[in-house]
Amino acid sequence: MNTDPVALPIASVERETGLSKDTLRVWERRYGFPVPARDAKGERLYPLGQVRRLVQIKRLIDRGHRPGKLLTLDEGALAALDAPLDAERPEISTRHLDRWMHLVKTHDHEAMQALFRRDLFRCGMSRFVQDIAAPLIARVGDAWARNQIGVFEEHLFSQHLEKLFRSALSGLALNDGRPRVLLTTLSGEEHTLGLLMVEALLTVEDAYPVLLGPQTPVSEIVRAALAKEIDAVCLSFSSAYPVSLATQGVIELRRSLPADICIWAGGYGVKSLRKPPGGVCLIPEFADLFACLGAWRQTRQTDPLPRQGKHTEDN
Amino acid sequence: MNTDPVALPIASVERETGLSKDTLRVWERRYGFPVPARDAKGERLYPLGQVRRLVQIKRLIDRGHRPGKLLTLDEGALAALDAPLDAERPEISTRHLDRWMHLVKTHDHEAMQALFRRDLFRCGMSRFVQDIAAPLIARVGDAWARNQIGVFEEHLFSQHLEKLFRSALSGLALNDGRPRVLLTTLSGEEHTLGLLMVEALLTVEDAYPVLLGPQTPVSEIVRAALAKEIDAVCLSFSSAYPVSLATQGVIELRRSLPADICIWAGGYGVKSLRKPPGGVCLIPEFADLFACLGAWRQTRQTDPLPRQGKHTEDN
DNA sequence: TCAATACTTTGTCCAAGACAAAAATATGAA
DNA sequence: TTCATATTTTTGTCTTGGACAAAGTATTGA
Repeated sequence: MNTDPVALPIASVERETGLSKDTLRVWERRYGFPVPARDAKGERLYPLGQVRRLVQIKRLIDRGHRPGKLLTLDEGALAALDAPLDAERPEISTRHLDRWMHLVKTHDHEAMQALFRRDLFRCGMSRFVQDIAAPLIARVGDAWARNQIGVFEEHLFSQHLEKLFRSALSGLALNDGRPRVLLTTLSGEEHTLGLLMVEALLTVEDAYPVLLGPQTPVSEIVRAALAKEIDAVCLSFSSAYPVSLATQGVIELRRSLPADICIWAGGYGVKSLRKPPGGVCLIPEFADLFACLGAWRQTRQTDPLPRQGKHTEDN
Repeated sequence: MNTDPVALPIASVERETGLSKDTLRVWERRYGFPVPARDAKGERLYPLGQVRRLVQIKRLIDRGHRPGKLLTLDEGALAALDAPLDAERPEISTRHLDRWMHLVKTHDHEAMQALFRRDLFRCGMSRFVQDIAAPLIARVGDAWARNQIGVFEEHLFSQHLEKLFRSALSGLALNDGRPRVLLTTLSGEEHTLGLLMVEALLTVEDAYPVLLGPQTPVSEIVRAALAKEIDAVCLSFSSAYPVSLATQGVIELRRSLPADICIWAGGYGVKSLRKPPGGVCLIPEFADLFACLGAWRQTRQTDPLPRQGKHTEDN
């Protein structure tokens, strides 16, 4: 009686791919792909194959390709574009990540937990996040998108990673460092793992993170920032979050927030953004977080004049 | 200084209120509210006042009111609906809880964290959950529904409670106890705190909780239960979760799950259920969890034959 | 090489109609 | 009464094709 869905309605495809319903419909009209089947009601039903291809296309768009090109390509040409990235991606210990993926697929949570601890103590929080946790999350997300693992395996993995970070954090005393950074996501973005990783990094870097949890409306972020005397607001966007919503939300936040409070926007969701909205720092990789942190400390801890200013600002 | 936006485009309103663009447009067409202004392009611009009212309406809908009624009401009648939730709540040991609520309202998270720890060590996990955490969550939820506190205060409170439970749990070794209980919620139910509290209680009671996180589809719950050799599946329902969805989901789960795996359904969301669907235990209060646990152990811990008497070796 | 211009691509918005799932209400039986 | 079933209303999501501006690309001129 198990109902394996062979095709998804448009709302599900929107969620799975991060492409808006409008975009899906206009692509069909303009480029002739995707061409979903229709149910009795005349509504679109996207076969899983097309959904997978859409995910692949979305990934390529985020990497800088243009939709008009991609959508006219056939299966093979698409795969050809997908491959060369693998070569350039720094293959940090693929072997080790493979071992991890095996544990995820076999949902062996005891072994997972043990390996988490071992890896964390072996390479330290900062390297653990950048070299293991972040790429692993990406791979698990990928595997899920390709239907190689189920919801259950993904959930179990997330929960154990979350457990690890939280227990690591509970062992760290929080001293009154600077900057004070508010961590949250905009409404609609549910993923908390990114925030937890940032919290961990900030803690070991002697900053003062304030974790607000996911899905805070802009107006409430502003209230929180003022009440807790925040220096910077850090937002996290997963790859599924619509880019347009992200940029619009960030711009709105920038408008509503005092100019002396920085905005840092991170996560896979901002990788596709070429140029940041004015007054916002992009953090596509965790390494960039350290850059932001350093920049903030330099401008605030020394005098307020910007060092590398091109213009002679004081006349 | 910075131009305070006096009106928001439809995408922003979707993000802030959680109402889809389609819904916003169809409400305007059907009920005559909201009536946004238009920009030069003819696109909707929602004044902040209307956005606030939409947020209020959404909250009332989540509480069970119907859109058709709410949208024809004026300002005053709407506010009147926001108040009268008072009478029905039992007021337990209010003095201490009042102190708590004060911390929540002043969002003093350092003091919150400290008081959490103190209370937990003073009265032990089991009493802490039943006498402090659970009623406090109810009161905070209430206060939020009545607009006495904002999203920001509610988020901060939840995060710190979660942090507390997770750090307490990370200190407890998990031994191979029985029953093995799978903890999760059905799709649509996002709240994790209930699961964490159950995890804490089960751990101190020498059971073996497997936390799967929120929003698992029924079919995946079944997969997980079989793979992890689960004895009981425990679901949590917050008060916001529609009762009909809850019963339907539970019934479906009961159908798909082997008969020897128990189903325990807990949380505020099941309090209104008079009679449980066949083969399902209801846990409206945390105290009932202990009853379920005891019952399971009595039937299973002796040998597989349904023998009522205790073993002689104990006496 | 760089900046300003003109052209192309692309995502979002709009309108009004349609329909089924959910909720409320009515009806009948134990 | 209380429960189960049928009927009506409510309500959110999906449909179509057209329009438009912002972002991206190509072209031009210094």
